[in-house]
Amino acid sequence: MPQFWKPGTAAPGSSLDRETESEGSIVPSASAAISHLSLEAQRQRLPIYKHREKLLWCVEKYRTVIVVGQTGCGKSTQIPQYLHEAGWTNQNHVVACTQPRRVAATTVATRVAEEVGSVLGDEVGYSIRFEDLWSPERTKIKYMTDGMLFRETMVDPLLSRYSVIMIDEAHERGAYTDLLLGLVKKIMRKRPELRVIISSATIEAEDFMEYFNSNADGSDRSEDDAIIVSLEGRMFPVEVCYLREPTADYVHTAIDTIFDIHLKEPAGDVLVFLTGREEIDQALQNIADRLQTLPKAAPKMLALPLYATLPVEEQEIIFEAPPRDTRKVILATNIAEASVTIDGIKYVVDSGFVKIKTFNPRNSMDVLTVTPCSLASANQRAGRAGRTSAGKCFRLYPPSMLPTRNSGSQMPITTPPELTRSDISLYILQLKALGIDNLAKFDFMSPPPSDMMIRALEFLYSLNAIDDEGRLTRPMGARMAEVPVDPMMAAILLNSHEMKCSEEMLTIAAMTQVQNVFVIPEGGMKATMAELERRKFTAEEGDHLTLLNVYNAFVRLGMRDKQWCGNHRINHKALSRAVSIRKQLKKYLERFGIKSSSCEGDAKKLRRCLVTGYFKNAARMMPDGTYRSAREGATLHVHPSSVMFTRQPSTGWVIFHEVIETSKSFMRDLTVIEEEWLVDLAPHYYKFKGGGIKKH
DNA sequence: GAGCACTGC
Repeated sequence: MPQFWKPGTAAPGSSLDRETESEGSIVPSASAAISHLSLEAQRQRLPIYKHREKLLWCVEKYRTVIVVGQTGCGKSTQIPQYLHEAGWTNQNHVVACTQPRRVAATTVATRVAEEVGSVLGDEVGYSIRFEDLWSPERTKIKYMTDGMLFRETMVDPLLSRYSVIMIDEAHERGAYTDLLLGLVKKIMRKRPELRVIISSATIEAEDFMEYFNSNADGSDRSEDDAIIVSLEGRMFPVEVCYLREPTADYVHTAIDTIFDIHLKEPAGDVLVFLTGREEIDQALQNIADRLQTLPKAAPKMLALPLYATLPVEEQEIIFEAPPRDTRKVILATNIAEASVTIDGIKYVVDSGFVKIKTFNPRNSMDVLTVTPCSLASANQRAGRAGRTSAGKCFRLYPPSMLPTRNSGSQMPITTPPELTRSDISLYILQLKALGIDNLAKFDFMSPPPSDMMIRALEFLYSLNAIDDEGRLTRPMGARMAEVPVDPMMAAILLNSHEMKCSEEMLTIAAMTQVQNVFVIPEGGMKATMAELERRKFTAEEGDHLTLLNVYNAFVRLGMRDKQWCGNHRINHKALSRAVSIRKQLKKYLERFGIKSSSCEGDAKKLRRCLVTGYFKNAARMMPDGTYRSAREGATLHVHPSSVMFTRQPSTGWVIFHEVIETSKSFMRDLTVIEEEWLVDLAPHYYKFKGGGIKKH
């Protein structure tokens, strides 16, 4: 059985790890006990209420207020209301509050509308992609995804409608959060009256403080612009234990720990953080085997998986109460760290690892690797044990793994921001559309590495989105920045008019934006059946045309018939989303004055049109069945989810949407093309040389 | 021959 270090008996390590124990003082959970009170009384009972005056004073005096407080302390719901009550919404001004996720924006808005006593969409509204529920005349508090507010700057560069902008969950450092931070800081120079509130977790607060108190060139601002306000947490204490010795197999140790908790600790549900679906399924299997060996009288356990690709119905099972006298054990990916909150968790088992995607600009490949999670993550995970009562967190590593300020450790203090580890071409294009041509001067909180910047610019140039001086081309580049899809697909859509296939391409573009078109169950007979269903839609030409077939069949037969979707293993939710996306994209094309056209079943037009955007992603099949990229000569493999996994391209050549490197480099979403098309449609990128094509 | 962490416009 794993040996854990009991903290408090001896100092386990650096001063940093003390933060893990200061999750908050003992303040009873607000929601459970006081639901019989009026909404107003409930608001005044919230721990944050006693900070109301202080908060308002700070917003009055400082231009940036960094608010630190536990998730659930009422920051997101209360602060915009305080500002509204204090008059920040006078003179037609609006208080904006951004969220990194759609569900958060809508649920918080719904709650606040209720507290304000307004119909949702009236005084309190929200704006997320495909859903606008607010009134230009009456809405005073507007919740929105950070991506939506970023987009708004394309129409209103100074965001002049807003008196206060609150950026919630800023510590997560999503791409659009970072872009907004940079823009908002820029806007503040032109609008001294604008107030910005950043909501952050403890560890990251200083970084925001530093950022807002300095100029882009590194010099300090003349006055103190930013202040940190700490709100009292209402979390219960979480006791953190560490492994005495590192483990070579954290899945195995996690299972040992689960059984230790199950047999020795008082009642309470367990949340286990692992890194992926495969690991979770394997662990579930092992747990089931081990439960068989327990004596009949042993307490009962119900182990459940939780990851994003799990069908929604199966995800919802975790919220149900388990049978009597049964301990619920949830094995989750990082989805349970911020996106999904489960109440009643008393024990957290933290593997200390996370699967993270990073972009390699040298070969344009995304790499998905298991790495140690950050201390910030570890703290967030531990906090999940203290939401409804005091809890315990078992970290499957020794305290010596924790980072210290001076020594380099495997574990970073914070997770690298998304902008520093992604393909940034889309974001660069959008910044250019905002008139930010000199990206070196843009005040990124964490500037993307220069090789990523260079690659993105080269790529945008090859798509004819920017000219050789780095300026946005018109109308092409400007339109590409506006369409809400990645630059390659944007180029394809805009070229589809000329290639006479815009109707079909709208569908293909929409379908490539949704994940999990097919519901493929885990292994065995069911998976084989699902595979057979998918073959009914398979197009010889590859995945893009297969997606087109699926969409057309769905619109004809499945849209109002969930049974049909079930029978064909098609994800109804995903397809419905594709219908929305297609509608939205069509509106853009109409606005650009692009007339609709159809290729009338001529698949060659479609495949050629795809080459106009995907030309960079071309590969040739080798005799051994693997592929070589035209660009770098890298060895690539067909992802098993592709229809090309079981067939060979008649021409020997394919283009693909993306490569992701896991155990191998896998191409996803493939279409068979002719080699000549590359030179024909992307002459600036390829030319004939000797027997075959070469990249310029 | 065999597989994707999580968001967002």
